[in-house]
Amino acid sequence: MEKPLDKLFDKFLQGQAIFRDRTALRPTYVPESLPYRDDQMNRIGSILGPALRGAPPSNILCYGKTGTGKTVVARYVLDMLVSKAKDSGVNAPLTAFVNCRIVGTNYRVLKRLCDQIDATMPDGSEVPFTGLPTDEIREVLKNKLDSNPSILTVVLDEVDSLLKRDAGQGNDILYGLTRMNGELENSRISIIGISNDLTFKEMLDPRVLSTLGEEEVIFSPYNAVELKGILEQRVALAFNTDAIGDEGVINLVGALAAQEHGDARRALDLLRTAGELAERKGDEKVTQNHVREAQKVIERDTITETVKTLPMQSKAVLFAVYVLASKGQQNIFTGECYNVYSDIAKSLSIDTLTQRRVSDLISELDMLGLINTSVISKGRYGRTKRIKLAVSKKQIGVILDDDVRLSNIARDLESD
DNA sequence: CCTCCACCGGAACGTGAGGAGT
DNA sequence: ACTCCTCACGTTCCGGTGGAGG
Repeated sequence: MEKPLDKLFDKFLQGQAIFRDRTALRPTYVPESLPYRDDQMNRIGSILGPALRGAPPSNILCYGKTGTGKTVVARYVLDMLVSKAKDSGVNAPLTAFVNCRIVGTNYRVLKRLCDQIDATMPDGSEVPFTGLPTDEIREVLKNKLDSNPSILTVVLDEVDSLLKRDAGQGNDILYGLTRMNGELENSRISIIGISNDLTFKEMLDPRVLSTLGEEEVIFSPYNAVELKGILEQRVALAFNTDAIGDEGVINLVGALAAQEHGDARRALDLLRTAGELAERKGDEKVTQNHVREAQKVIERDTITETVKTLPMQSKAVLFAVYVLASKGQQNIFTGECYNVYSDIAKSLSIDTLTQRRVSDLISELDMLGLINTSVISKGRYGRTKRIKLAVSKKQIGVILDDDVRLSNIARDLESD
């Protein structure tokens, strides 16, 4: 008699595994070569080149949508720069890499920089998370840099998110960093700013722009052919021979990602998920069906994830929109939404926020892509936001139902 | 053409958590 | 124990506004 998992495990034993090395599909993976990005690499390389001779390179701004290879190119070039310096016995430039979307604030950006170049407090301890005046950290960083003549190249990934937070705050950080050069005796800082917002420049303080935007490098989206090329390169690394059903699989992944503005990260993610689906099902090859299914899985997962991690107040607001939408309302306006929200907040016994705040929460939900809003005028009847659910009612319902408190309210509302 | 609604969205400020130094 | 930081999250106040209806 056959035991349940026999077949599945047999496949692993027989070496029919689908993946050879799935890390090659991860977004942080830096491959040996970066196809279709020669121009950008050469540009950045020639700008940073002087660092090898101890001369400060110009600052660079890189633009391009998500998944166009900005980050990986920056990493690649810096890696090459450092290893070249080591090979030729030159004083290697310092490098630091900060993702501004995750790090976020002036203080924390400085802390990250300090950590990455081993700058420490005067007593030798690590710079603390918080608590110190920001100026003090600047000093720590400056002292470290000045203690040893060096060139620090800082990559600020997703710089635009700094500016979107608090007006002024982000500019302060960038201004502070660019200005630091004037205060340093022996060392220089050069900045590579990476932005996926093309309008980023407009938000930038002119003083910052003039120094930060000395050089600009544009990353255009990959087209379907280029995506295919990239996928083929990675497939060879990540999958076992013959694990991919037919050429149609790669073409499909390329085509789907090309629709998503040529996002290579998304393409790789899709491919990896498709592979995992095939693996889990015990199939020998990845087929186009796996790819299509993977697309759905990814979409569902990201929505589920964002909704689940929402703060309670935002959930309540989203829930209010969901309730109104379930009643068959096509157009939901801020006022009604706020009324429903107030009831929900009361039932949940959480604080009822002001309409001003709720209005902001609605905008946040919009940015997360869970709802669509547009400001419209109803003439005599005022100006307001028109709100629509951007995802299916069913899906939101299922996820919100997971929250016991909300599902109880849903039942109450139904019995009305 | 003008009015005036119902909100938008900027600005300034308050609170309290989390942490450091003294 | 007390002062001094940053920062997330809210509140209060208020000037601004597109367009239906008079």
